[in-house]
Amino acid sequence: MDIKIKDVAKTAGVSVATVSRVLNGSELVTEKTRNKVQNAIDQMNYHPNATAKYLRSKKTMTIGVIVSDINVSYYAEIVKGIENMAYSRKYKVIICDAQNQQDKEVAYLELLLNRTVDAMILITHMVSDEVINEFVDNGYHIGVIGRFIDSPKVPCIFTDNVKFSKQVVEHLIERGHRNIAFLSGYPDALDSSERLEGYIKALQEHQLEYKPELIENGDFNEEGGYKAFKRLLDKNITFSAIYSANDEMALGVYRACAELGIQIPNNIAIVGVDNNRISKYLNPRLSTVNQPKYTMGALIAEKIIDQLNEDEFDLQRVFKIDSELIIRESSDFKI
Amino acid sequence: MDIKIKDVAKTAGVSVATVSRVLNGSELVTEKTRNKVQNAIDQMNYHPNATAKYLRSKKTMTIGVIVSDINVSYYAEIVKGIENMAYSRKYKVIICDAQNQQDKEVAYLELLLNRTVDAMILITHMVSDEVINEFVDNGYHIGVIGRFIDSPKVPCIFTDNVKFSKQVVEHLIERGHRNIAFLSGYPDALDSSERLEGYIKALQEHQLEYKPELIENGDFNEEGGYKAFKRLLDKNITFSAIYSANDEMALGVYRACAELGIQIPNNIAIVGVDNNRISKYLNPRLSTVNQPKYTMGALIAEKIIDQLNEDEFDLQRVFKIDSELIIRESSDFKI
DNA sequence: TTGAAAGCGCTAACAA
DNA sequence: TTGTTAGCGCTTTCAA
Repeated sequence: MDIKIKDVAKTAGVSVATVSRVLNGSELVTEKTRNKVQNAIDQMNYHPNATAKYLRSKKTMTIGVIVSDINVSYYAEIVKGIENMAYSRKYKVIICDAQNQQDKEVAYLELLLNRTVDAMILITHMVSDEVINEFVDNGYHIGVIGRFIDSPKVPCIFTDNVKFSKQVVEHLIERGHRNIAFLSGYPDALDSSERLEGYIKALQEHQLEYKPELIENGDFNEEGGYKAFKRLLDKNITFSAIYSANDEMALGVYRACAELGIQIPNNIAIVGVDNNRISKYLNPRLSTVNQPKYTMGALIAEKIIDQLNEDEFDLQRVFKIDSELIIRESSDFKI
Repeated sequence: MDIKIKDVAKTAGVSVATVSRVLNGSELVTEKTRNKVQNAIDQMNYHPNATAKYLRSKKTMTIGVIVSDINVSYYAEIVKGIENMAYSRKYKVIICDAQNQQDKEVAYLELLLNRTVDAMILITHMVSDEVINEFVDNGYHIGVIGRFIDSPKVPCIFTDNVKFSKQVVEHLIERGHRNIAFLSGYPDALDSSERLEGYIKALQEHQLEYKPELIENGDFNEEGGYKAFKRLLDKNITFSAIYSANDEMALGVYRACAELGIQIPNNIAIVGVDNNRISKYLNPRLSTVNQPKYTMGALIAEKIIDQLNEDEFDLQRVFKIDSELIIRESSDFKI
């Protein structure tokens, strides 16, 4: 296993430069030489040392991805998209699970500075726009999902939260609901504030009063949704529908309803966001908003790899992805 | 950003060796020199090039993890455990999503050969024991989860599938069930065959007939569970309980039952495996077997990192982890 | 078309 | 305690 390019060169009776050319598919090698070299490589079971290659070529063929929690389906699906595109382009993916801790997010950005990765993709919200811009201004490559960065060099992919949130709420209004609660996620996430914005807009356009007491934060997870729903009930206010900012929190509401004997959708309608794999297996099946997570991941990976290779003929860097409201039984009931 | 150790040395008025010593926390540097160097580092905003370090030190501080599908909670949770332990030991994790394709699994093993990773953790079943042994014999570091490799150098972590499967089936027998169906996963996965083995053993010990027609394969996912259950029904055979080899397939059964008006647990009892985050949010809450996935991930990462650093005073390499049957409403009903 | 040789940025053996 | 220097294994000019 300690055989190196020099050994191959010796066995093949050529120079290391020629072996290197064969390894990298250079045109300037005769068929005959190539065969000679290839035979030596095969016979000696030679594997080029990637680290040495990286040092010399100043590329690591590696992309880092910072997520809040890889065990959340939304992130996992995006990572799958990134990983697949990267694989097809010979890139590796380092996964950085920041666990919602800002210091871990910042620490992972260090991988950019010390050249462990060629680029970093952020699907998190803790690192500020300023920090991202500073990195980019210093020549580092960063791509983001779920936010917009006002810099000409940062590929951005995000969905129109306001638009689909309005659709969700309008769908509920159309089904006869007048008091619609909203379960929000991490307070500092753009996804939370924009979804709230869409919710409020829809109410306004339909001359419905916006009642802040109908808003609760559920931290984007099942337990948070469960508790947020209970807090809503404790307030003793009227509401007949819930717009949950993701499917996980909606599942928490399902549980609470099951325990309390509340019927979905007859007693309460509910709509989630993300179209998680499980959403259509719930009973009743959960209405939700489909986000093309895998595609978003693949797209951002493609853009950032293109950028690394300066295939800059394709100038588009900002992608607003359309989401689709999927109406299932959990909200398809006219009151 | 192109500042290197030489530049720092010049600014600090010392040699590169001294800077290197400061960077790596060597003892043999006076307080005064250290400060001088540290000031230069801070002032110049110097970040050591990791690639160069890796080449020279023959370590990449990176571990690869091959999973079947990162969007399956079981794998994601294990990866989280690995990632966290790795992070605390300054290691990075490269994620390899093999998508159940053998060629991709094999391709990822290449990362060991070309020294992109220091070690590889396998949570998949496609790579044969022989291949693993060959790698290990050649000095590469491999750890596995969910299987046992008969080699003194491979850390292995697995649960006692037979034991807990017997417990599951005995629990169902105790609740009065005599005809218990079994939903299996990937046919070539050890988890599938061993869980079947435990199922059969329990039947035998209780003098119940083993009926092969009660076995169906559901590929470890929701859709597979849904279809497998329907195939069981189509056979027009009697059964009052289902042991599903994981929670995802159980969710598929839940769906089918909802559509057909079959009551859980009154008409049919069901037990899953994995204790996925969602299992206790389902209605009824799903009985399942808890596997300490996060801990298993952290443990394998610890063992493999210890091995890389030859802290071989701790010789234990094989860990059979105990699983715990969690009885919830989906099976807690005496017929 | 091929080869010689410089050098990527760092660590560590050895010398002082 | 600090400095000098030889590589780590590869790619890539430049020359032949």
